[in-house]
Amino acid sequence: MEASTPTLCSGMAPEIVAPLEACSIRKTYKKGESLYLMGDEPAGIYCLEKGLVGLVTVSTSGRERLVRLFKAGQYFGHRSLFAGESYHANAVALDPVECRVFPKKDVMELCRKFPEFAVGIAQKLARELGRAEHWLGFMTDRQVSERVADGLLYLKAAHPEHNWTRREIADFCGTTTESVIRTLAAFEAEGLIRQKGRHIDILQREALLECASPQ
Amino acid sequence: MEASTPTLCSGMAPEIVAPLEACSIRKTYKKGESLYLMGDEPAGIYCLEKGLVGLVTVSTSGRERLVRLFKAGQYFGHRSLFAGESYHANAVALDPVECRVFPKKDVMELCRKFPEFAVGIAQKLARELGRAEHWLGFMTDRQVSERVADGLLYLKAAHPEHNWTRREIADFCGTTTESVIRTLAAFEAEGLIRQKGRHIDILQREALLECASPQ
DNA sequence: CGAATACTTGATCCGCATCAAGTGCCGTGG
DNA sequence: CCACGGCACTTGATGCGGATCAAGTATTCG
Repeated sequence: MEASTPTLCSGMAPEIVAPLEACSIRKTYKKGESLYLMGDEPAGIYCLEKGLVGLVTVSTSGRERLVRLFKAGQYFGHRSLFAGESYHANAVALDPVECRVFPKKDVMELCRKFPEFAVGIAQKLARELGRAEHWLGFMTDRQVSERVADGLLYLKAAHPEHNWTRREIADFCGTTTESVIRTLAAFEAEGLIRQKGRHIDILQREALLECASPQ
Repeated sequence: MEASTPTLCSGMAPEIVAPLEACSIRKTYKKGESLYLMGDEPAGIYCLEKGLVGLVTVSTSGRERLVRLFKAGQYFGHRSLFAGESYHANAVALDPVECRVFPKKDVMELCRKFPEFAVGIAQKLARELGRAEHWLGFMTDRQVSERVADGLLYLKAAHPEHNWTRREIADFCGTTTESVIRTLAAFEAEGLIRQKGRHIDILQREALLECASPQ
């Protein structure tokens, strides 16, 4: 369903990539650390080499929402850079992270020289916007159990290597850990999934999809 | 708060704009008509000359959600075009509409020739994504009354010329007409707004903002 | 002017957030 | 190595926000 996500320099000739790579800065973060915080000014584009990063919004009431996810081979921080805005969410390492930061001016230079690069960024933003607006409707239309079914399928499919905590699933689906636990317990009772500790196996994909959007 | 929105060809030299204008197609739509439907293949970019267009998602349960709005001077249809996807929402004329459609191939040609055009599209997508993700958190975190306060302020500020129906406000805020009516009645009782029929006046902007996000 | 649509008010009910009170699990440092 | 603190997980009880249904009035538009 989801198309392959391009890395920052996919499809670029080596003589273009090399100088850009040279001026990038390597960074590592421990699990739980923040790469940047809401309100910070964008420094450049982050290119993930290893680990998992979650974009988290925090409401005034303190509730956290997982709005976007990035894994190795994907880049982020591009939204604020291109919007000309400060970051609208925190970037948090959900697993230990290794990444490169490409400075803003070099990215913009790349755009000027290679229009297809700018078009690539636009494509990524466009797909992310589509997903966000889809969930925007989903959030208020559908029951918690439907959102959890859909969210679980998405999270497991897009990032199977990560052991998703109840808390993360709740933040992603716009609900609470308690509700996720009760919902997962119900799914298990129906034989749709199997959970032992932090490990969740999907046994009946079709049936879960049916839970996500019953007719 | 919202920066000025660029039209399709803002900042472009006349010799560039002229041929593009020439190959665009003028169209008009009556209030309530659809410009395109979810699932349709994108034909090009729509540039609004007059009226108001709403992007509406429809869930399987039949509920409608107003996810984005466009008025004269703004363009739309760019998301699907750049994502390389079919439309993910219906475009509906909320008021009588006059617009031009710029064919896909001409838009893409423009991107190749003028990188700053592609960057402009990326900027618009980036800002729309920011707004969408902000509301994504808002939807499940905040009470209906808070969403209505915030939504009303946004709708009136961004599109003051339009007389917003209770239904449209509900679709925008992710709730029902009944709840909007009750909320607006409460606001009026507190002297925050005045409503006579379809006309709503904001009397105390600051107090309404306070309703939208109490500490 | 008539039909469709928007608006309004009241009654009902239930999904799920919230609070409380635990039990495990894991890593860290004494 | 074990104790301990913190966090993830779990289960139960409670309350209420707001969706839903119903029924009627007011507007708007063709």
